[in-house]
Amino acid sequence: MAQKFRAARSDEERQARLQSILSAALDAFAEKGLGASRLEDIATRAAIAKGTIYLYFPSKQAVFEELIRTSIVLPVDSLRTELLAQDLSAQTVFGLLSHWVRNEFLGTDREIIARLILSEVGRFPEIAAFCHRELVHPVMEFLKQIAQRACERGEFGSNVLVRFPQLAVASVLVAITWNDLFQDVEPLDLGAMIESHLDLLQRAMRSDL
Amino acid sequence: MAQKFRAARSDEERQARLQSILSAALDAFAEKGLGASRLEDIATRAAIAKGTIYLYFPSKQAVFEELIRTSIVLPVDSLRTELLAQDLSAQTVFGLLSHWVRNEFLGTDREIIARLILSEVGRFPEIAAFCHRELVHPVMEFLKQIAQRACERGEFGSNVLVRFPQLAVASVLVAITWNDLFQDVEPLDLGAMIESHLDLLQRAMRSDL
Amino acid sequence: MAQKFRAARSDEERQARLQSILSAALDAFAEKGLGASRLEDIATRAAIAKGTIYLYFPSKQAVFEELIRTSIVLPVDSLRTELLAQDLSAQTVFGLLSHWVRNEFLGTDREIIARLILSEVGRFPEIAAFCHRELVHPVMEFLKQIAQRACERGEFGSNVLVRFPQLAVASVLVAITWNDLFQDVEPLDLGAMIESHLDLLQRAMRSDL
Amino acid sequence: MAQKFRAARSDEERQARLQSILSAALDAFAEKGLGASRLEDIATRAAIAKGTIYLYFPSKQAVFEELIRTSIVLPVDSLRTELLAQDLSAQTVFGLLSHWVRNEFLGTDREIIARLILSEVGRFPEIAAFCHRELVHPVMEFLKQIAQRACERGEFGSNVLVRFPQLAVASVLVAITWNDLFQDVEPLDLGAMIESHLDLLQRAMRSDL
DNA sequence: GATGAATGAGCGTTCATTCAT
DNA sequence: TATGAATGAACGCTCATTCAT
Repeated sequence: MAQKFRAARSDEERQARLQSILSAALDAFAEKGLGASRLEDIATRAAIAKGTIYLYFPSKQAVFEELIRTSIVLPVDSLRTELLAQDLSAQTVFGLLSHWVRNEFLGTDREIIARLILSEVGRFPEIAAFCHRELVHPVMEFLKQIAQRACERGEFGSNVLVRFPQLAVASVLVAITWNDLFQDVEPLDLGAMIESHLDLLQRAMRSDL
Repeated sequence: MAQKFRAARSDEERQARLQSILSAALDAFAEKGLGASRLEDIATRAAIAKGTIYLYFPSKQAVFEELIRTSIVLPVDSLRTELLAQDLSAQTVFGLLSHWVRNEFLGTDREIIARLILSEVGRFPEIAAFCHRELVHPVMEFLKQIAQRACERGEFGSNVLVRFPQLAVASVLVAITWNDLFQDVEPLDLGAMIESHLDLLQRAMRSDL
Repeated sequence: MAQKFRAARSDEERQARLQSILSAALDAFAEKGLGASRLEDIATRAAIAKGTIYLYFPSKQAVFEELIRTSIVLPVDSLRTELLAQDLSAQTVFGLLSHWVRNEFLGTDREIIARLILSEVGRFPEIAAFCHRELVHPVMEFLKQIAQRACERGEFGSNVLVRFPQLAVASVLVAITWNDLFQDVEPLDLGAMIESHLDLLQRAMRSDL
Repeated sequence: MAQKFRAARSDEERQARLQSILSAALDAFAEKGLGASRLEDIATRAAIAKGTIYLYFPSKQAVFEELIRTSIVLPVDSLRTELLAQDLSAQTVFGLLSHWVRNEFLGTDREIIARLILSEVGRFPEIAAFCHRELVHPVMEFLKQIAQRACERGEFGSNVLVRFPQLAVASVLVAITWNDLFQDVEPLDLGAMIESHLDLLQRAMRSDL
């Protein structure tokens, strides 16, 4: 009985603690970047001991990986599934994407994580592979499908976005990078920039009709 | 005469060694990044002693800055000046830019350095400021001018690129990042992607006419 | 109980290790001086790792400061407080001081630390300020009081020692310095020298009566 | 001929250059201490190249040693010889010494060198031996002779200063040290202190008569 | 499971000294 | 003789990871 109860409590607690570590890590990474964040910072923010982190994650890197999964992969999966299910026009999808990026991405933890991926993952090929498999590839496939459908329906007059769905999110990359490097010295309305880019792309796709 | 000769050779040698340090540093940075490259790596690659680097550069950061200057800022300045002088159509300019990026940037040291700027400069605010002042701002101003002229001539029907010249190079950012993170697992024809993007942008600009 | 016991042992151990670091540092400083002692020397002598020192002290300088505090400031404070409380004659106080210097100072760790203060503190202004505030100024004020009382009682016929209490310890400085620089080549009975000096001063003070 | 002329010029020049190195070294040491002065500073101040110093001195330490010789040993020798030759009373000698210390020592390069001896020589036993042999021992012998003569003449009633001539200069040590460590935080009239100390000593010596 | 004390490899920079010219 | 470029050992401090309790 005692055992059982303990196990039960343990399980709940384990999840709670895992979340608190991830949340603390996000705070720390957001403030200082991956390399400059000390495990002790994370532990302190999570109100646990440094060694305890190693009971939940095998390394600092693994914490980052899990953060990517919970903060980006899962929500993006949800959004993608939701949008796919509805058979919407490319225009509508782009509008919803633009809205999501501006409201649920820019200025949130997700943007921070995305920035960390862009800047730190180059030296961790396994994490790069993970991001590709779980995030980038699915998103690109999704965008391809949207573009493909739009071509078939006559909504798009070009298949460029089928070949290079990356272009649909190019301005998001620019926004993330600008925010990190130059926002202080030359602030830009990044939301407007992204929206303008998506408009341009759509106008170009229609101009071939 | 002896003096003169000595001075001359000294100067040549100094330049040669300076170049060999820059080249060694580029190799090291390309392999491990800016933060993770040890001065000793650079020295070893250049076949000199660690302290010798400090006869040529005041700090590791300064080495990187010089690398940026000689590999990117100067050539980009040249290109920009050359293009500005000729009063070309936006279409021609974009074509030349696309050509330059595909032939003089992708796959060269310049791409590596650009990648380093994108990924590591976030933690070195002075270098970020330097890049903005010497590289990004001038390039954006140049692109604005090109777009502005095109608007005035009736070549462009929208001033979006005047407001957000960043969009003109968004696909280059995508290419740099893709090359670093995902080219191994999913190779893309990045040159074609960039060219397609510039085509799309121009088609969109003309569609407003 | 277990908690309590653990805490108690932990505390003991912490104190023991702290002492062993201080002791190792004293050995190292005595042998090579403050600036020339490497943290690694101290760690090796204390049979711990270099990083461990930083669990007990924030810097090498802080180790030295703590050495000064525990070895000199505290015992000198005690002596001073004790002597002040008893309203003794200047003659008695000088006798007790002379005794303390010869038995509790010369030839002990305290002398070594005093020598370090004299020779190395010039390049560490914060430590100099600390020594003045915690050690030198209080001692000078104490000596002033003793001399002042002696004047008021008619024991001293001059107030020179009220103006320059430093003179009362001048011979101790000489002793410390001689011990460090010349004791090998020309040994002196430094205790006798100090005692003689104090006798001379007292005789001079009385000669004005 | 050319050889001879060169040799002649060389000799003069050699002396001049040697002096300019010593002078530059003094400036540097005065400003930063022995350890913190870079050979390059000294070379720059002397308007020569770093390596040239090694044509005149085998090491930085040797420069310091020579500085001691020319700045302190020689002038002190002169003073000593001069005073000895005149068969003066102890009172007169002490008066002249006090005058010399206050006017030719405190606040001059000599004080700086003396401070360097006190603080840095502890770790250079050969320099310590040199200082003892060439400076301290002769001065102590001189003071002994003065005190001995005074005893024999009935000027002094005690032979303490014969046994411990060091006491005669104890206040100078105090002054040098105070100047270096505490003059900023608690300025003292060090000249007056030294004069007071010599007065006290003489009064004490006479009180035994 | 949780702790946190201990570890020790890692690194940018300085500078006395050497030596080829 | 004079130069000054080159050397390379030296050092305080950090922090991811381990492990005894």
